[in-house]
Amino acid sequence: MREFIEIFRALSDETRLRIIHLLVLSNKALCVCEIVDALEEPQYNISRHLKVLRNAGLIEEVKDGRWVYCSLVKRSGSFINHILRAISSISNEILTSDYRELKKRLKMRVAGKCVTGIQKHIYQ
Amino acid sequence: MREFIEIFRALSDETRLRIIHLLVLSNKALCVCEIVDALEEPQYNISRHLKVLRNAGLIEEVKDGRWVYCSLVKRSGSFINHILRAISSISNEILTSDYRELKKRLKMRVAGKCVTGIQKHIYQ
DNA sequence: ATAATATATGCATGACAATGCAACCATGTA
DNA sequence: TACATGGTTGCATTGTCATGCATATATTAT
Repeated sequence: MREFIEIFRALSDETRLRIIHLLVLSNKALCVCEIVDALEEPQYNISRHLKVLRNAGLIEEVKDGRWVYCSLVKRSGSFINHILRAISSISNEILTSDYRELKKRLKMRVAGKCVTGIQKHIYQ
Repeated sequence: MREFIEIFRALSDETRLRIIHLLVLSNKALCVCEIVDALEEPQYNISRHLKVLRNAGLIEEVKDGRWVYCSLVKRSGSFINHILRAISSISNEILTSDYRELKKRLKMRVAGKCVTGIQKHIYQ
């Protein structure tokens, strides 16, 4: 049962819910610095929250040079699928704004890849 | 967003997840003492966890004399519905056993109503 | 090799939450 | 009225978690 509790616990935090929501809506792997710029939270904070989400089995990370890309786990069971559907049904101002910021940031990609670090240097 | 976070937080506790699971599977209003007997947890603990679930907007309670019946909220939005579907998809030994105990306990009802308090007096 | 950059982490701190115990409130009954 | 019973709550304790700061690791560029 621990496995399910860990998932609920991971999602019971605003920053982590915002991260997962970005991953659900964008439906692609996101670079850590892109998440930092979208959420405008300190880099070390995002990094730690990503670790919690990974330990809960919600996301997986792939390293590409200096960059780390995060995405929702593939082949998740029906439990996680229902949870993700629940999250995508949320209508909320902050979440909408996050996604808007992300889309701006994604325009900086070159050949589908992130080529720069954090742009909002306050959060570096 | 607080509303959704509160729901995830409420469910990130084993006892509360067990309670909600009982309500989902039994699909009926349960008396506090029936939940205590099914879960074999101290009564004051169940009482407090029910309060958390109520504050999160997951359950509602109806008083009937000395007895208090808890049930899932009616007319919940699509977020909660997805969450409940996720919970009902969980396959777990403890949850299965809880439900088995509950069914035993429900046989003590008279005319569909709980007519006795806690039977497992260790948890009173 | 050295510097720059993307990301991760150790430590200290403050906030909060789960639990046990005891006492309490509320309702029904003798 | 007194008592029994179903349920709630205040208090103290203990543990966990999110955060900030500083620093560390890892990879690329000069």
